[in-house]
Amino acid sequence: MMKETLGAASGLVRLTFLVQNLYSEVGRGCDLTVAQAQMLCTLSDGSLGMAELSGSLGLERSSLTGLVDRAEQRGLVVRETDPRDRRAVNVELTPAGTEAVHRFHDELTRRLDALLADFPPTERERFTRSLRRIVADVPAVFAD
Amino acid sequence: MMKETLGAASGLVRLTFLVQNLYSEVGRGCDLTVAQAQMLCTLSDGSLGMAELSGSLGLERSSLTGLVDRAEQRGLVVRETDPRDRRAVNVELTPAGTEAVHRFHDELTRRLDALLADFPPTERERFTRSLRRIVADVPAVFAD
DNA sequence: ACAAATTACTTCGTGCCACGAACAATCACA
DNA sequence: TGTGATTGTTCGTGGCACGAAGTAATTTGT
Repeated sequence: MMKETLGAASGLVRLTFLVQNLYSEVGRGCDLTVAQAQMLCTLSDGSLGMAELSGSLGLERSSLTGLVDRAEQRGLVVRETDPRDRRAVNVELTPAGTEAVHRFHDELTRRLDALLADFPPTERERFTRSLRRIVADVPAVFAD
Repeated sequence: MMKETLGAASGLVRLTFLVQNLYSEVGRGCDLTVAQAQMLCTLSDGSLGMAELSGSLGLERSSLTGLVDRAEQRGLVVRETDPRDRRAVNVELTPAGTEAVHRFHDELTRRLDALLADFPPTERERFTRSLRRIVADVPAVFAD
């Protein structure tokens, strides 16, 4: 009896597993956890308040507090209070954080592109276009 | 100035983010954590020893112990000692575990297939084929 | 046959991550 | 000037993952 062909759903799950592993492996190389890397990527477009940031990352605010605490202790980000609204806090990359996120981004991009390296240009282009279509309305967690 | 087109790497990251969220959302609906769901899916092909299981999931053995402990306490799996090798432990789904993983699998498949629902058949087929090609040598974490 | 190496799994300590409930400070506005 | 919403934090709980060290059973080498 022939082996069943892998369906779309299974393929998506395996791809996710694969990318997730890459993500955490590259993160480890930059001394970043997955959550930290995601946060830094989100911040690389510019500083954000805690509420915006938790929205982008899909986390509760209470979860974010500790994440920012640890990143701040490692010197990757700083909190700055907004003079306009003294409740609000802006989280911003430090130079070290910027450097880390660049290293992370470059290496990850390299490794991800390598996944498609064997594709003929037409197939790669088509695949990328389909990807874009699927994720059209997913918020950016990754600097583009 | 025109907005840059999303590259393949960014698309992969966003897709992963999206699928990961679906995964944990569906898991929550079945009262399963992501790690638990992954373990149960891996076991749905048949019982495995701790070593095999930690290999499939990409976890250290010491991490797996607790994962199995918690799943066992929830009645999802059982440990059975192998009479041939009294060091070895086989982890096996209980009926409740089997039921949970089926519900999870069905719902997740439904939600993932929905991502491609708008694709014309040709594009969907091509996309799936490309997926298969990328993940060809990734171990199954998901029953097929 | 028996000591040494190996294998299978667990325990322990550490740290990170995420949630929800409860709270303090500030702002908006009526 | 209050009242209600918003911003962010604290606290308690639980889960996840790692590595080092430990226990028990099997295998290997002589």
